[in-house]
Amino acid sequence: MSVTREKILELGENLIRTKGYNAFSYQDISSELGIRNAAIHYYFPSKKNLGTSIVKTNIQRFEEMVENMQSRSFDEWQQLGVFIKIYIKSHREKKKCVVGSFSPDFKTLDESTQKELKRMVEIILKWLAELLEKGRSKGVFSFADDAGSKALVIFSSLVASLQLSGVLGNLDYKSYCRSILDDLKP
Amino acid sequence: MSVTREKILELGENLIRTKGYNAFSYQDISSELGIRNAAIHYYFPSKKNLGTSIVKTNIQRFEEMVENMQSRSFDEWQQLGVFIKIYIKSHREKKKCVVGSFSPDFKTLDESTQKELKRMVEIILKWLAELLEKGRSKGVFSFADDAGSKALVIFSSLVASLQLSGVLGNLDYKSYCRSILDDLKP
DNA sequence: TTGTTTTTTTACTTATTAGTAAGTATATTT
DNA sequence: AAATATACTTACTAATAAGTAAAAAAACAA
Repeated sequence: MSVTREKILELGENLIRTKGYNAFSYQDISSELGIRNAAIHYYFPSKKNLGTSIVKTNIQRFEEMVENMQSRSFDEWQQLGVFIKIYIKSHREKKKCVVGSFSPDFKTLDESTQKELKRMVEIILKWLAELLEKGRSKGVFSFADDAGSKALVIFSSLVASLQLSGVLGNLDYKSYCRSILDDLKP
Repeated sequence: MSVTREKILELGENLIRTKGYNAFSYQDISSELGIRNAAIHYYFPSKKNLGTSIVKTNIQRFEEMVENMQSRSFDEWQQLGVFIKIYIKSHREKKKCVVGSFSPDFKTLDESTQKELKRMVEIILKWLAELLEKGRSKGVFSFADDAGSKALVIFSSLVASLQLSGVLGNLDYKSYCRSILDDLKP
């Protein structure tokens, strides 16, 4: 794949995860990459194409991560740890996660981006719920609700905490994540 | 206060809570209210003034709600119930909460709006943490962490769940809230 | 080298945005 | 009734947005 195309995707993702979908423009990308505005339109005819591609890329990235963990037979705590590290990294880099960046603007997204974003959330929640359920049946996790609800609570917490962290400034994010994990200990 | 001014504030808040701060324009308001664009500038010289006013209004609303609950000596479960009803109502109306609408766009907000939004989050978290702590000392709540962390987890969950609900479409929000509350039962 | 495809720029259009200056109508006060 | 403040409208500016068509440049293949 083209290097320029990949740079656009990477920069676009970073812009969305810092400024938000409706606050970034092709100008932001072109000026940073030292190319002309129309060059971006060559790879992504419209902004919605770029948005959809960024979400698709992230779905793929997530699925590869899960595959990798399963092929290396990570246990439940390890898998949850790897997942939470995504958010710790995002926090360190002062970025929101992809879901937390696109979701608030959902109504303003075009149909295909909406569809992919929904798919992404469903894939993550399904994986997390199954992980929690398996962990509970093994006795390594403990929680009261059904796994689906618990997955939603944990995922919501992670998504919004990155947003709130941007507002509050100083937030002990690691201990916040630890408290989410502690809650699952038997 | 002027009726038009109040209508602008109300419509502005609704637009922000559905489309997001960077996706709504003065046009959206003026066309809906049947007035001219410049009339909005008369009350709110710039968009940032409107943004700041909307956050300030909501801080006041929250503080009045807390005062009211305390003067009527609501117990801890009742207070938490009233708070969560705000989110159930938002979900029913297919809106995000004010914090969840402004926070993702934090970096693109002007200084005064940022300041007020930070103040709002701090006020809510302080109130929630104190409520949780008081409830635990009375033995009506039960949780492991310190009250501040627990308040952040609960608040994050509520904020993000409204965003995710917009993405997923069908979400049993009431039972989701119930699972948050159940988690606090001794 | 010539032809062809890929990549990128130039130069533009159209639409929308926030914002302003100056004027007008409607109340309110003196 | 005259003066004045309030609540707007008209008519505009300047900036930025997404997007397009056509030409130029670069890379590649015959």
